[in-house]
Amino acid sequence: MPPTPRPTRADRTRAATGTVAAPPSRSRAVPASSLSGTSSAGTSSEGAPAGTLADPLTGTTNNIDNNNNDTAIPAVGTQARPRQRKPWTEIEVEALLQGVKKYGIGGWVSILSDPDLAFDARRTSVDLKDKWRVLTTRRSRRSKGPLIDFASLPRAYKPHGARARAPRLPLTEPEDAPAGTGPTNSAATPAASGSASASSNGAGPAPRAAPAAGTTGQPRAAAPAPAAEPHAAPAHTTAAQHRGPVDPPVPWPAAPALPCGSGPRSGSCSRTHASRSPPAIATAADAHRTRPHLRDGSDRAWPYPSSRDTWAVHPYWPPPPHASSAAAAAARAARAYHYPPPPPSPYAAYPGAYGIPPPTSPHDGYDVARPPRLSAMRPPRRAPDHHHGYPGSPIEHDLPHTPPLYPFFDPYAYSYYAPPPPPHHHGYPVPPPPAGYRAPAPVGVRSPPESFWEYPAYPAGGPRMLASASPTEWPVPGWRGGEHAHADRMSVDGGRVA
DNA sequence: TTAGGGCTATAA
DNA sequence: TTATAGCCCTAA
Repeated sequence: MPPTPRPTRADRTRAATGTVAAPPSRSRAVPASSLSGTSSAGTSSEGAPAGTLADPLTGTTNNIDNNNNDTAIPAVGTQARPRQRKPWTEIEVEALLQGVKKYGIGGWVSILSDPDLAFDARRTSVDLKDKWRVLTTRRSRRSKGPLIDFASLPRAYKPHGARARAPRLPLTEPEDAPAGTGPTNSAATPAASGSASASSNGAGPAPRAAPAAGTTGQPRAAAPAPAAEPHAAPAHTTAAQHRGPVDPPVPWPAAPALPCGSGPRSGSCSRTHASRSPPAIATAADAHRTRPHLRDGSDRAWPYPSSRDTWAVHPYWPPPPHASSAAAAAARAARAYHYPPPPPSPYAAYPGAYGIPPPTSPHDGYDVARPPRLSAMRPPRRAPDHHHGYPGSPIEHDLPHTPPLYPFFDPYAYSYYAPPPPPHHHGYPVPPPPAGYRAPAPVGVRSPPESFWEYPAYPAGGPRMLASASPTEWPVPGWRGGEHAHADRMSVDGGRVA
């Protein structure tokens, strides 16, 4: 005896509605009669005449825009009725991406209520969530779009979220942000909320305004915003609506310590940080420095490189000293203690690895006497990158075009902004004594040196760096390749190594 | 209101 | 036949 089959959804619907069985084919092809103006979103109580269960409907393979194929069927019942499957259009997907950029992951109601974002009238916040899940977690062979880098996008800020299954990252400016900071201020006052009861204008009770006729395939016209007091918060709004846009969005994790391809796990660039609790990133400057990296360099990861990332790939690093201090620097260099050149950092090895010619001189070609201005280091702006109709980096379009103070080469060929270098002198941090050096026995009581200049001198002759030493094995952590990365090796006392 | 598991129509 | 996208359901 075969096991009792699990009741299908059609069975459940049948039991709930008491209607006759739907035809086997397209049994769920029932026009979603909720449309613009019936039930609240997400309740799946879109009523439809009982007789419409057998509505054959069309093929529904038209994924261009089906806004018009569902003629308004009056809702007469309250039976649970499955909606017609409505493929997501690229316009809707892009609107979803823009919404996530604006409100963060999880702000589905806010995204849906944003009049600037075009969604089908039948979309609910759950639909947005589901689609986002598809975009970020499921990879379809048929999918035309890339898999979105989930970790690179911000979380919605919900100070009183009903539930937080995933860690939420407090964004830069919560709901008390000024109204003018967002990309679009109109989002601060959603024209309609997710529930029909909250709709107070006479446009219609639908969560979203119905698409204008004849605009097939085009984003719906923005809902008419109130002319007066565009920034005034509505009297009856939800917390999500008060949330407003977030500017700028802040990525989740900090960049890893080592780039892909280097380190013990060379070759694998596993991204484990996506599952970790994100660090508290609060400022736009941090966003600059915590640019996520591409997973494997393919087109399946987001964000794609944007235009302003390319400015980081410039030959001028570290920043040139002030010309006025050149003389003083020369004087200091004359009496400076010459340390061996710092070992090249993993980052320094990447210019060649990514097809960028490695620097050929210690100064990378920049003229100390005439240092370029920082603005000259930036390449001109260009249009954002697009891929398969999707916008470029979903988080970088709105970032300010202000370069960070310390441009640093990106190990991932895109932007990774290192924090400001530690205090140093002539590019050298205060290093540990070279191997083999034995500090002189303390004489009497002496405080430890507080500055570089107070360190005791090496013995006569000093330890010398072996010419055969591999730079990668020089145990000087934390040194980054800079203008001295390719300098001639110098002994600790300034003499050249034979 | 959201997150996540589950179901199923549908395309490959 | 299989894998996926869209939708449903439910807990929190």
